[in-house]
Amino acid sequence: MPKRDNVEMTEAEFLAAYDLSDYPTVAVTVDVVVLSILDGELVVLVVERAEHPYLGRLALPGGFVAPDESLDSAAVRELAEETGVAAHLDGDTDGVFIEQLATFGDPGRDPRGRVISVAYVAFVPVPSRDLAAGGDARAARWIPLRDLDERFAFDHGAIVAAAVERVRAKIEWATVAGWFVTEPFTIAELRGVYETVWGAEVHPQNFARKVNATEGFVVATGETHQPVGGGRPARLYRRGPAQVIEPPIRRPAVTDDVTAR
Amino acid sequence: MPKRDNVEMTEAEFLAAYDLSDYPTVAVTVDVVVLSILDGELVVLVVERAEHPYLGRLALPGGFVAPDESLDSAAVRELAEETGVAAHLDGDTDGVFIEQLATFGDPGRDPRGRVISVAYVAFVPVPSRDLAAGGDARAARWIPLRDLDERFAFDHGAIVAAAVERVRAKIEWATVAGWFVTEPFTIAELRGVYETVWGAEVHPQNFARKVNATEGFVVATGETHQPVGGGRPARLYRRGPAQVIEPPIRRPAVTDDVTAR
DNA sequence: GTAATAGTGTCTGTGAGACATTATGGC
DNA sequence: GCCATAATGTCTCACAGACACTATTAC
Repeated sequence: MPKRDNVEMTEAEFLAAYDLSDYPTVAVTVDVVVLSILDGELVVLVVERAEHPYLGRLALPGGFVAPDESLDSAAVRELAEETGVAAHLDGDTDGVFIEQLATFGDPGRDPRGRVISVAYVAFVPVPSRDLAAGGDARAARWIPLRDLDERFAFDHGAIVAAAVERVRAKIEWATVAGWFVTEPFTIAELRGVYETVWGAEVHPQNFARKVNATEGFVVATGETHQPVGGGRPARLYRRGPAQVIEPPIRRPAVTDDVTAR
Repeated sequence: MPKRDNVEMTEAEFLAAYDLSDYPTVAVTVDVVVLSILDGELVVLVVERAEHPYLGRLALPGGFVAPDESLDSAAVRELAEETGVAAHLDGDTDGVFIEQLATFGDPGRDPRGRVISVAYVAFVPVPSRDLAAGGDARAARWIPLRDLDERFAFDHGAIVAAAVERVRAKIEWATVAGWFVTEPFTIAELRGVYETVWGAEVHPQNFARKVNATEGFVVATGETHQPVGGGRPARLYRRGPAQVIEPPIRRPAVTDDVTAR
């Protein structure tokens, strides 16, 4: 414990004499909710636990924070280990999107003892099925959010629910929906992200007008893409530099459950 | 470390043999950004550090998380110790408002070693000056957000900045502005919260119309309050049950610095 | 009476919802 | 030709911004 008379020392002397391990310490993990869209459904990347506790149950990719790395770095590292995708923080134009979600630390959330989890949420483009193969040895796979049920280990079900609410709210005012699609993309594909995340239909013409009116949301490539089965060619776009949608795209009132399509 | 062959045990056997302390652990603190409004300015509750490190610098009230308490409980406890105010979580009709903000865990943010901080933000009513006297022995006081400068210990300046952005954004779509005023209050007082938090003028008539049109934002008491120096008596209100303002009250575009009035 | 503040009524402009129409391809 | 999809144009309605006007008090 710090001595009561530490005021009489210099700061250097204090630090030399200080032992932080006298304080209660806990294990800290970083868990990442990797969200994507596959076949018109919002999916989350999960691993099947190969060890106790919760052997055989689903869990979020994650792990303990190394002594010398920041929380953000740990999240990026875990994401890379599980998906093989290089991430950059908070809206870099490369890689994928990842940001801190919330911290979960109820005593008893982990039967092994006091472990608090700093949760992150990541948005990655429609996965080619072999994306998970780029990860580590654990069997990572995508599962749809509608059949989560009670199959999660720890409190990971609550963490996923918080991530879903985050993405549903955030695409209203931020341009992050672009991280769910591969470049180049059509306006219809981008609209599909909103429809899947919200579980509601979005008016096609009004959506296109809004996206094009938002400076820097998307940038036209000049190329077009031919819809399968005929139809007028659709213009192709890339993600633009804008971070904020002003005014926002309001989400229609939904009566869905939080895990519904 | 967990044994590689732990699959062969039962879960109970595994847990009995398990020692979490084999994993790297860190110290975890909870720091609370207590915001209020005093004399038309947004103020934050700070304590002056009486110990190394950062002796004499300003810091947020906070402390280590006890082994058996949740993060939320720790934040409520710290708030009560510093302000004497009993808090309830996330929009209870009693006490004050407090919610988790974000977690700060860069290595090197604390010279004593690896310490991560789970930050909370609380909104409390206009403090009577003796509020801090209800706190513990440390000299807690309110300081205006416009002269924060470099006087904060650790990374607490960044934590405060995040809290300010949280409140500026949150009063747009949530009814939390009511937690900054004492009941009963007038619409003009509630409008003053928005003006102070945003650092921008809000149109009085349009604001009153919007608040009254939002079911459950405020509830009229039937009483009135006489403005000093004359004027029509203002109706008095209490906080209503609604949590969300739908559609939101949009914040006017501001060019201010994040710490400006 | 005047000044000050609160509350009511109304016009207007922006922007989203809805839908008709045109454009461009496969078949 | 028909069908499917994308893009364009336009009408309407909700709602916020602005402002005129009325109401109630202190002085």
